[in-house]
Amino acid sequence: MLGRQAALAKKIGQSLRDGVASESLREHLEAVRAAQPKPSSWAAVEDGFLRAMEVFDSHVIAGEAGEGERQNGKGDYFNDLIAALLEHSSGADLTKRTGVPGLIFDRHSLDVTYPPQGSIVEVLIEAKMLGTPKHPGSVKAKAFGRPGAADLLKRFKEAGFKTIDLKGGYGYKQSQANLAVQAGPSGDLTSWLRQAKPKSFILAAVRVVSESDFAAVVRVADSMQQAMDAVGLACYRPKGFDVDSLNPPAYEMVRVPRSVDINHVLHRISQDLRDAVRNVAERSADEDRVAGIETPAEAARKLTQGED
DNA sequence: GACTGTGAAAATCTGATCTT
DNA sequence: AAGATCAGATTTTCACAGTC
Repeated sequence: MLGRQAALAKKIGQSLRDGVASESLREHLEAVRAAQPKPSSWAAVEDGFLRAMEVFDSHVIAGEAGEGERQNGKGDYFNDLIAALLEHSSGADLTKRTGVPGLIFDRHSLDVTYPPQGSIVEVLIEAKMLGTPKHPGSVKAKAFGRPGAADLLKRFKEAGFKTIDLKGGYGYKQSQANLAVQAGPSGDLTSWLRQAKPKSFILAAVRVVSESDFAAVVRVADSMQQAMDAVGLACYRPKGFDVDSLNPPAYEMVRVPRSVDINHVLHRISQDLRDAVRNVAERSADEDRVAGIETPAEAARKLTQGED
């Protein structure tokens, strides 16, 4: 139902909704949604983000944030924050989608996507948060906590494979429907990726703990650009990488190269979203032709289900 | 049709083990 | 000794199927 879909988009995760430590994150989200004029750039919410994370992390350090809040609440918050900014700047209605078929795997779950329904996913955004201060539950962690770079590569690789599989899956459907071919990659993977739908982006907010940690984060993000349409970073750190800024946490942003700057990338995404809104309005013929076609992964799944 | 149990998947974090 | 890599833990959410 339509009402259900709309509710899905606005639904708030349990940890973020109820968690005691997540109160500052909730409040910031509400402020961003209520503000006039509507904030649509990272710069407009950057300070609120840093202050909210300081309060959240102070609860984490005090041992007052449960596993659920650390692992789900924080991620949901960043996800919702990004979605709010992009909805404000593009007017597109962004939702979560599940069961979207790729070429190899038959169902992917997509965080922030447009449009909410139909066979053609135009734009896909993966939002990730990384880095945690040391807290009572992590005895072995160093004083600065876990470096942001520690988990970046693994998670970017997962996101990268997902986008390639989705682009491959849509390319398959297009060629089967005899539409303008966006065939498989031949020769230059990056060139193919850039012209294949869905437009795919990674946005990550990373708590960095040292110059080398920061350098590693930028390097991985820069490499990842070859597999995505763009990668955006919001890096923040304890002020000056100073131990005195660890507890209570005092954070500041760290400037990243322009090519991976979240401000820059958000602007690009909102342009793509506006294009996509027009595409969806004008190209319903493509939608109809592709709608009945299954990728090999989808077909295989139906086959095995039937035999069960 | 609405409710409920179940299993898969995703989000992030943690600790151990290799490398340099 | 520090950094990089690998494997796994914990919690939450959602689709799906079965039941009233």
